[in-house]
Amino acid sequence: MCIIKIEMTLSEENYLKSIFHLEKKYARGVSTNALAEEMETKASSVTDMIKKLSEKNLVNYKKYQGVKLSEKGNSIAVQIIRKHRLWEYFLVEKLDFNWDEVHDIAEQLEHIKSDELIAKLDKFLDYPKRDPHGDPIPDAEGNFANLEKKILAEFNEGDQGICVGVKDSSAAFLQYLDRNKIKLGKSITILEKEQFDGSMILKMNNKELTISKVAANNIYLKPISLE
Amino acid sequence: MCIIKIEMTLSEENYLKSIFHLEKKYARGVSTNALAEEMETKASSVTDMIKKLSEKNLVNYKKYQGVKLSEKGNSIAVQIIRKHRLWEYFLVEKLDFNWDEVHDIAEQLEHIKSDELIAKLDKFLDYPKRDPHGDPIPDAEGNFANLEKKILAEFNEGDQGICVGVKDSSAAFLQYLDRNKIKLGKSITILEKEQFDGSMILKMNNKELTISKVAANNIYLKPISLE
DNA sequence: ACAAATTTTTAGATTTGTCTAAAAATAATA
DNA sequence: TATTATTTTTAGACAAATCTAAAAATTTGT
Ligand SMILES: [Mn+2]
Ligand SMILES: [Mn+2]
Ligand SMILES: [Mn+2]
Ligand SMILES: [Mn+2]
Repeated sequence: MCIIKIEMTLSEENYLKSIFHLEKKYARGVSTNALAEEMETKASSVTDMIKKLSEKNLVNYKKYQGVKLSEKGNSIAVQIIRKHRLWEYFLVEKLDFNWDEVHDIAEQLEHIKSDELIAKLDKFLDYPKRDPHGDPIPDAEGNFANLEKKILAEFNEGDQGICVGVKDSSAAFLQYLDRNKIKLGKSITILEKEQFDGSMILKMNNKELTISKVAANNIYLKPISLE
Repeated sequence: MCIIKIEMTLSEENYLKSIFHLEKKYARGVSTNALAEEMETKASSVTDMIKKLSEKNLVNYKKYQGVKLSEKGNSIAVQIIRKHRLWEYFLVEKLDFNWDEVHDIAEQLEHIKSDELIAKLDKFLDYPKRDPHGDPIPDAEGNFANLEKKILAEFNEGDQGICVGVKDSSAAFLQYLDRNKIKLGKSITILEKEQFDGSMILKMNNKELTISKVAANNIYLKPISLE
């Protein structure tokens, strides 16, 4: 219900977005150092920015206690994520980019300021629910449609699922998936799970494929109940 | 043939673009004040920036003599204009914006850095030659396809032409054109030209329409020879 | 050509976001 | 608990882009 638009710099927006993502991991408050690492900057710069965001009531901050997003800060962060993911979807679906090429461009596009633009883009794309990496695209009100998904590494022999997302969306990992023909939507059955190193033998595309635990830890499947 | 990419700030890019546009009017060099007015800033700020651009060999500058773009500066300016106009075309043709709503958004989008993005956008749009205001979109090599066009005010009674562009693309003027059903592509015949104030009576859409000299000075027609 | 008006440049200050180095607070360990 | 190690904050500096006020150069008008 906040009609008043707050002037946000590119830097402030990126901080809010990083805090949002880190809150998933550090529920009791995001530490200065964690944020510094995520933002690839120095802790002192983070402290400066946190003070500024706190001044604007976008985060709750007490010295030495880490930060959490305020309600307002959270809703701004969600809108930036919405823009990021809509642009990623556009780049892949309309401009024919590969899923490993879109992140850096979306990092720029997410800061374009125009509500009308994002509303019209959303309509043009026919209101997509997930970005090219399987991440949910929040709607205009900031609601995430969350799909049931589990990390592949946690599945057991005989389990089956559909690939619905990736945890690591680095170009290197996405290219690895491409080389192994692993795509969103593919049906995967776990044939074997090696106790020694956690590697897995999968059946996909009617072929067998072995992947490491590291890889399995970065792929999300939607479980299929086999009756 | 310049493979080396120069790091350009948003501000530098906007200066180059403004100099490019002003060079049309001030062929012997763009004055500090003209640039200050165009950029809506102070002359002293302009001097500072000109020195910086000159340092980078993007403009030729001698104190008190005004600036001209260097070859490199010109080609960067053209690429920014290309981006601006391609995005405007996208916004109107794909996202369904009206032609009076796109300029400010394109002002932001033109600074997104990715050659691949603009190449793919161009392809997606099927290599458009003109933006929604009739201005030419330079190709990847920076070549403008220039269409024959003349200011409506310079036409005479009996002359005929097709509306191909606007000189003023302010929202106010574009909305005036909308209200009077004047669109690109429309065929226009000059029925009368009032000597007293330069106003014109036009035939368009099989109806008569009177427009002021001010308006006629901001509309481009491609002349049709009547044999 | 000379004084007046205008344009342009310089000098110095400000804001934003960053940095390094040092101090202060907190956490870990013996 | 006392000492050490780590984290976080402060203090001070810097680069980019802007500003105001004043000085210098150029142009205009008589
Ligand atoms: Mn991304
Ligand atoms: Mn993504
Ligand atoms: Mn425009
Ligand atoms: Mn235009």
